[in-house]
Amino acid sequence: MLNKTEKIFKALGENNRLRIVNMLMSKPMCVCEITDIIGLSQSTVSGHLRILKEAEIIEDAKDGLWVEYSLTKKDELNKTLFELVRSMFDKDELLEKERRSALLADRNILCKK
Amino acid sequence: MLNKTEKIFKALGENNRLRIVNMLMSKPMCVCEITDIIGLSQSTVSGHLRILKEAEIIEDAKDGLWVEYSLTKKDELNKTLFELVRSMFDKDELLEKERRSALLADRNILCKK
DNA sequence: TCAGCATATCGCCACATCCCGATATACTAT
DNA sequence: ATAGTATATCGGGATGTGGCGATATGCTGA
Repeated sequence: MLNKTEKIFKALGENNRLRIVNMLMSKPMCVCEITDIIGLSQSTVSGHLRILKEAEIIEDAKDGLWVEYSLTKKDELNKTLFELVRSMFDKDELLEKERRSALLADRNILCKK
Repeated sequence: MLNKTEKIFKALGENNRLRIVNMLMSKPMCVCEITDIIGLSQSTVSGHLRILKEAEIIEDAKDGLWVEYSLTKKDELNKTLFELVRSMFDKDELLEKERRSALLADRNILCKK
């Protein structure tokens, strides 16, 4: 479908959303963890997540008060897409750093406030 | 690179540009052929081609007065990308029809005016 | 050199997108 | 129920994007 395809590429055609996808390659994350690493407001991050979710690039699951987002890996298309994106991300310093930060992020520390 | 990746996805995140890429899957085409099939103004089509070219998704070559655009298939990344896009396009009626129209397009008839 | 054609660029308008802070919602634990 | 916390949504401002017609550019053939 044309519109579905457009939605997917549009969702990926934005730097901060690409950064989010990149982080989620490390592990599923909740909004507060992503917000902490990416340095945008919580509402902005929430908006980006909504767009990625509507493109079925990511999916969410409840974990108590937290909402945990992860890459949608159900269909083959997405797997291929993620491999492609991952190869495009290779060797980028910022993205590599943020993948590492994502791995270390701990919602129990970050989100208690 | 983040910005290169963003540029590619941004270029593909627009319906009319996806339609152009789809047509170019049939064969290389000049601007007048694309304009005829897509039904947008010549200046608009030219603008879309510029964006796709800057993302290195397509490349151009002179053919007399005509400028012929084709998919850039030099690197592996693009090949994978086109296979993916092609699979997303499968079974879409409009796109299928436009691929057929593209095959039939003849610049010697269309562009003589 | 000049006319004519294909394409590119420009200026403008309407609308979309991204950002934020403020506020609403939804859930949890007391 | 109530307070508190994580996330979602809303309103608004700045910037970006896609559309067009008009015009510029660049090539070709007479």
